[in-house]
Amino acid sequence: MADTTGKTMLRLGDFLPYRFSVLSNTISKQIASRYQKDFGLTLWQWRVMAVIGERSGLSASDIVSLTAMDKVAVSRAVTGLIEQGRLERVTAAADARRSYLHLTSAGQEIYDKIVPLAQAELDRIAATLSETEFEQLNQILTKLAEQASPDRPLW
Amino acid sequence: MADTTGKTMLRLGDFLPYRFSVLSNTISKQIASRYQKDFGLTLWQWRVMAVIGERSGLSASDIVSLTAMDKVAVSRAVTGLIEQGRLERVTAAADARRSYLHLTSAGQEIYDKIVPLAQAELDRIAATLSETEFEQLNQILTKLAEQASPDRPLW
DNA sequence: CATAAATGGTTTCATTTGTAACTATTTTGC
DNA sequence: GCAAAATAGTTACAAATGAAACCATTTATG
Repeated sequence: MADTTGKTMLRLGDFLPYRFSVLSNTISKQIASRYQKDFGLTLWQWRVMAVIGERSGLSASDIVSLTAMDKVAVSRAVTGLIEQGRLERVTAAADARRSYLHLTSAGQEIYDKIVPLAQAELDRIAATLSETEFEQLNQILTKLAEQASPDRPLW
Repeated sequence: MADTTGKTMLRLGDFLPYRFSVLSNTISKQIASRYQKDFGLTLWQWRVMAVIGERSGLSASDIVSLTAMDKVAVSRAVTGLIEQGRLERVTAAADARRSYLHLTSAGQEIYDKIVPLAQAELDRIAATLSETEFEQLNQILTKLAEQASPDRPLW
């Protein structure tokens, strides 16, 4: 408590939410520009692919509830991926509103290329930190995410 | 190492950069919507105010080099703040391109209101974590920010 | 000291994003 | 079994953002 003046003061550069945001955006932009450059994918398209690659046959609204994307973003990403021939859509027999999404073989190929890259990103982060720091970070993110979820409007 | 199949796989929901990004955006949006609602400020406008409130008389390009904002964002934020009567601009005597920015008294008033709010946000985050976790998080962010800076294109 | 390069900042335009309204279909409640 | 509400997903439009071009002024160079 160095401030004995009582003057209202704030060092933006030391302010955790600010630093958090800057760092996160820096990382996201770097990842995004790589996926764009190497595969012609936006970050949202990649996230959709990542979800479907992990579990084929989910619907767009499943993706919405599984990720932090909103339905418009998912819809647009899906449309783009289908145009690119990386995703296909099968209308559900039981419910004509819904459709099941699958990677095409072209999509699967790209997915198989990106997963190791993503893993390498993670390794690079892990390499910057000690092993315990890496674990701590994961734990801390979990704790914070519980508090900050958009459901709980208080924050 | 549970995956003995060798199959390429990735759990997006466990993937640290993804979690990081989601959390950061959640927090930023909540803060931004509050500043918008209570003060009519965008997040960038607030950041400009925060910098000038901390050190009056800096120029727009000083802000650019001090923060992660680009010059267009700063220019727009400054314009908005001046329109709102919260910031004033004094052309530098020595260099007509440059101008020095100061909070008006209206601006100072708002600044004095927001600083405690920002402090309270920080406290809420701190309260979610143990004291050591909070310190760990700050340390980890520092380490990561060194690696991830936009200058170092590798990441 | 005249011209080229650099700097501070703004404007323009294309792209992205968010919100709300909308269509189509299915489910619910009576 | 039918109207009202809910759900899946898309479309339309406004606002935010980013990149590049652009002024104005100052600094560097020959």
